[in-house]
Parts: sequence; C-alpha cells; structure tokens
Amino acid sequence: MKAHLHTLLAQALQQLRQDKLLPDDAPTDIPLEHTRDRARGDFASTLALALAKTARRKPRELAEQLVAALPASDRIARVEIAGPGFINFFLTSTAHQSVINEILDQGDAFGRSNRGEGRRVQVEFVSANPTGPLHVGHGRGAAFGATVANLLEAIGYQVHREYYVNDAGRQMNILATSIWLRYLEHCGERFRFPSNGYQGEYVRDIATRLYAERGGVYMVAAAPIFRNLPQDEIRNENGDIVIAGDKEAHIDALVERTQRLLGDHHYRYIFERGLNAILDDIRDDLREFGVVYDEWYSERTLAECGAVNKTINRLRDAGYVYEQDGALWFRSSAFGDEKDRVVERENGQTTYFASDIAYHLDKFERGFDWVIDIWGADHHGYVPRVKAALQALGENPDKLDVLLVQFAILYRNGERAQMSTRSGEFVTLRELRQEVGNDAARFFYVMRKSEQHLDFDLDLAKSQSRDNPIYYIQYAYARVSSVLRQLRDKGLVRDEARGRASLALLTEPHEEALLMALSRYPEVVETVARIHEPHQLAHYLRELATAFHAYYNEHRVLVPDDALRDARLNLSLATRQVIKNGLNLLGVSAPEVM
RNA sequence: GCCCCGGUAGCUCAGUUGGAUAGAGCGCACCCCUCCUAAGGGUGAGGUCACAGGUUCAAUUCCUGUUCGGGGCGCCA
Repeated sequence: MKAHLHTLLAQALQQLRQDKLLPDDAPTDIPLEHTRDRARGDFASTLALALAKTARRKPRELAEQLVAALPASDRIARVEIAGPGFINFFLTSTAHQSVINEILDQGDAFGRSNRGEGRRVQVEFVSANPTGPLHVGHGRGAAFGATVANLLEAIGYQVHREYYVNDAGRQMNILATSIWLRYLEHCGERFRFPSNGYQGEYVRDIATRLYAERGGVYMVAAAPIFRNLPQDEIRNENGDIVIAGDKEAHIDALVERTQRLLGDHHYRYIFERGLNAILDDIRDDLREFGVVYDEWYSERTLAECGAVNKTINRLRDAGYVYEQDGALWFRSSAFGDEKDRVVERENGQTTYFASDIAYHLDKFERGFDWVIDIWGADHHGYVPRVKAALQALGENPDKLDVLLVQFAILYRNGERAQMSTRSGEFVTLRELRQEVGNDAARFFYVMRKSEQHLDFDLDLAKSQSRDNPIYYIQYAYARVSSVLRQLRDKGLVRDEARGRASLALLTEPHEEALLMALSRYPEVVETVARIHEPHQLAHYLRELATAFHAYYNEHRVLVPDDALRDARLNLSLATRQVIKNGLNLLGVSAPEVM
C-alpha cells in the first residue's frame, strides 16, 4: 500500500517537473509515513514542505498542485491538505480490508520480501571463548544475532551464520592445564589450585570424565609440578591479598611445566578433550535456544595454514608494518586508529589481533557482499583497528558492520542477580533458560535496543499476566486458536470464501484499528531488518496483540450471522498468522493452547 | 585525558532516521464477565523530552558545548 502511494506521489512530482512548476534541482526523495492520529488519514506526506524551500513557493500551494496531479486510485477515498502543507491520504475501507486476503494468501511468507536480492551476508555472533559454558551475557548476543540473521533472511539476503572458535592461544592452554590439575586432584593429589586457573565446576566434570575414560595414564605426583614456579597471588575469602605474587607469570610457567611433564602427545589429548567437551556443550546450549550455525570457524586452522603470517606479510608489503622494542607493529594510526597495534610479540608469538585480521580478510575473500560482526560493547575500541587493517589490505571497510551489544543485568526481587546461587559463578545461559523458558529468554533479550543496557527482570519473565509481554502476545495467538476450537465444538464450519466475500462487514473501529496494525507488518519487518533493531518488532507485536485483545473483548467472533462470522474469522486468522510470523523471526514459539 | 553508549511520566522503556496535540507497560485511583480463556478490556491522574546555545518553515530527533550515569582505552583473548 505504501509502495502504491509512493508511486502515485512520484508521478505527481514528475508531472509538476514537466510543467516547469519546480526547479530542476528540487529534491526527489518522497517522504511518506503512517499517521499517528487516524483523524489525519492513514498516510501522510511532507513532500510539499520538503520542496517549498528550493522551489521558493508556499508549501500549501505546492501541496494543492501535487494533489491535483495525483493519478486516480480506487484505493484512496480522499486526499486532504492540512496544517502547513501536509498531504493526508485516507484509504477506502476496501483497501484496508484487502490486507486480510493478502495475509491469508501468503501465509508464512507474509512480510517477507526480496529487498536483499539474494546478496550474501555473513553474520558472526556469540563467538565466546570455548573455555567454559555460555553465561547470560553471551545469551543476549545469541538472541540478538540470531534475530538479526532471521530478519535479513526475511528481506531476501542469503545469510551465513558463523561462530568464530578461539581454539588457539593462551586461554586454551590455561584451560587444558586446569583440567589436568583437577584430574590430579581427582586422583588424590593435594595442592593449591592456581588463582588464574579456570575455577568452574565444569572443569572438575571434564577431569572426572577424563579419568573415567583414560584411567591414571596422566597421573604425576603434584609436588614437582609446583617446584620453583613464580609465586602465585593468594587471597583470602574476603578477596584481600594474603601473599603477593604474579599470578600471570605463575599460570604461564605452570602451563609450560604441564606441557613438559605430560609430553606433547598426552597434552594434546587433554587439550582436545577439554575443547570438545566445552564446544559440544555450547553447541547443545545454543541449539536448544533455537540458535543454529552454518559454520564453526576455527582460529587454529587459520594459524596452521599459515594465514596469519601471510596476512602480516601482506601488511608488511603494503608498508604498514614496522619493528619496535623487538615486536612487530601494524601502523593502524595511518587509518584513524588512535595508536599502532602489535601483531607479533617480542617472544615471536602473533597476537589475537593478528589472527583476527587474517580471519576478517578471509571473510572478505570468501566473497560475502556484507559482513556483520556482533560483539559485546566492551570491545568497541577494537572496531577502528580491524577496519584499519582491512583498509590497509585494500579491502573496503564499509562492507563490515560491527553491532555492539550492551550487558544484560539480571534482576530478581528487584535486586541484581548476576551470580548463580548454586555455583557462585556467573549465571549460565542454560540456567536462565531453565528458569524462565526459551521463549521468554529470547523475547526479553531483544526487547531493548541492543546498545542499551538490559535490565532482565526474571520475575516478570516468569509471570503469566498482561505485565509480561511475551505471555500477552502468545495469549493473543492462543485465543484465536481457541475460537477455532469453539467453532468446531458448536458444530460450525468456517467458510473462508464466504469470509473473503464479506470483508465489507468489518466496519467496527476495533476492526479498523486491527486492520491498520496488520497492514504495517511488512514495513516493520523491512525497517527493523535494515537498521538491525529487533526490539521494534517486539514492540510492534505487543501493539498488535493489544489491538486484538481490545477487539476480542468488545466483539464476539462467533456470531450467528454466517457472513459476519466468517469475515471475523478471516480477520482473526490473519492476526494469528502475523503474530506467528513475527514470533518466528524472534525465535519464539506460538502455542495453540495456554 | 581520549573514545563509545545512555539521560523522555513515580518505575522500566518506545518514539518508524526532522513533522502536526511526545506514547506504551507497570505502579496509583476507579469501572467491566449470565457471553469465544479476566493469562482479558476500559476510564483517569501523571512531562521544562538532563541543561545551554546553534542549524531549519519545523528539533525529543541533527550540530556544538556543559553535566550526570555505564563501559572501554594491554606485546590479554
């Protein structure tokens, strides 16, 4: 409908241009939007106001000429000029009602479009280090990323969902070492666990499984392991330092000792066992959350195939690498970054940043038209250097969009609840899903603008009332399903064709309001997908549900009049379809019964 | 110090990229089931859109500055 009006206005604009009523340099954009107030029609355009300046004409006069030049349309009841020069369009009832047929014809496809024209876009999200289970912060990235991907798919992009697995580097070595130490504890050895080791209960679980599978083959007496290591930092229960030390140096030395004592073969095995256990857990967790990937991309394979070194060489060849203090630096400041960045350390190891450049170069070389990264907001300072690197490598940094997601803070009984009561660690995504359910979690995570801090109210997410938007929306869906069951129980049969022939009977204000809401859906999807703001879809669905509940409360669907009943059933089913389509994009289920 | 995000009703937040009288939910005060799920609907009170300038026919929206809150500024990942 909006496109139709847009075409009409474009033709009118063209007409005025031909009649030399406008200068050649007049703007060609045509503003058109839904009105907030129905008294001002269905759509309003500020075209005349926008043209007034360059044309040096009175806006109202221009508006009159534009309206006079508008081609006739049977979908428009009348056009009014209001205020300083707004052009207000009032649609016919038939035009309002026709959206029902559109929805019923298109079904699950209603709201989808081909704006993206099959262009390939990669969405990389979550990508948490595989050193432990996902926590609630990752959950927001997962829900947001999955929804952004769904939305882009809905508007015609070919979407590739990817998880970057940081399976190389220091953190993974610390994990392998932690597992081995817990394994030794399981074997009966006693020692002080390193303060910078992975303390989580899941590490013990992996160690216990390792013992069950392999027995005592990795057993080594604890005492020599810790001999002559740099002093660890030791704190008491209150967090006060009891013995000062260098915990970083301690853990690094411990990792080295672990590798030496175990030997390469055994070390690799424990490393792989830990990595796989955690990755399997993350994969299961996300799949249960409705988040599925096309690819799990390994950082290690990048290094192993020499891509990291090759990338550094390419940067060097381009003249953006220099040596200083024994390290190799990338001159990112040449591309707007605030300072240069190390790509290879004094000890010869490449940095995480170097891997990331290679990874992003690889993304571009895989031929994506558009690359989207979804990161935690704490990584925002990282954006300029990645873009700088891409530019230095001759790629177009504008093809990369980085979307930042702020933290989610859990609240229970009005108080912060970041820590799990059971383990004393960060609440995991799995615990959250078990507590509030997948639907509420998916919905609450995307309810707020991503760059806004999210206060996640656990009590609200669990409550079954109007306060809880997810129940409120799902309830609207279930109500329509319930009406259909009632219809059957009364021995009545729905006649869709009769309903379609009787749409003119839908003249109640509540029905018109509902029709208006339904007709907005395709535009909402398109806008929300384009600007990556799923929260607006969540808000739209609540508004749609509000319109339906108000209607349902005021008028009966199952009336004796066959024609009216079938028309209302079609309207109700169209509403149900749109709710389902919208919830589907958000990864939320639409239950038949509640 | 520099960078990013935010400041809108008592609370939590929207505001369709600059439009007409700034919205919703909760909370508060009332009202509505002989009737398809009251897990619902309705009425009312509640605002200097942080502050000060600027651009514009038009600013909550864009620009500059100030202020308050959150986060980030490693040869960590």
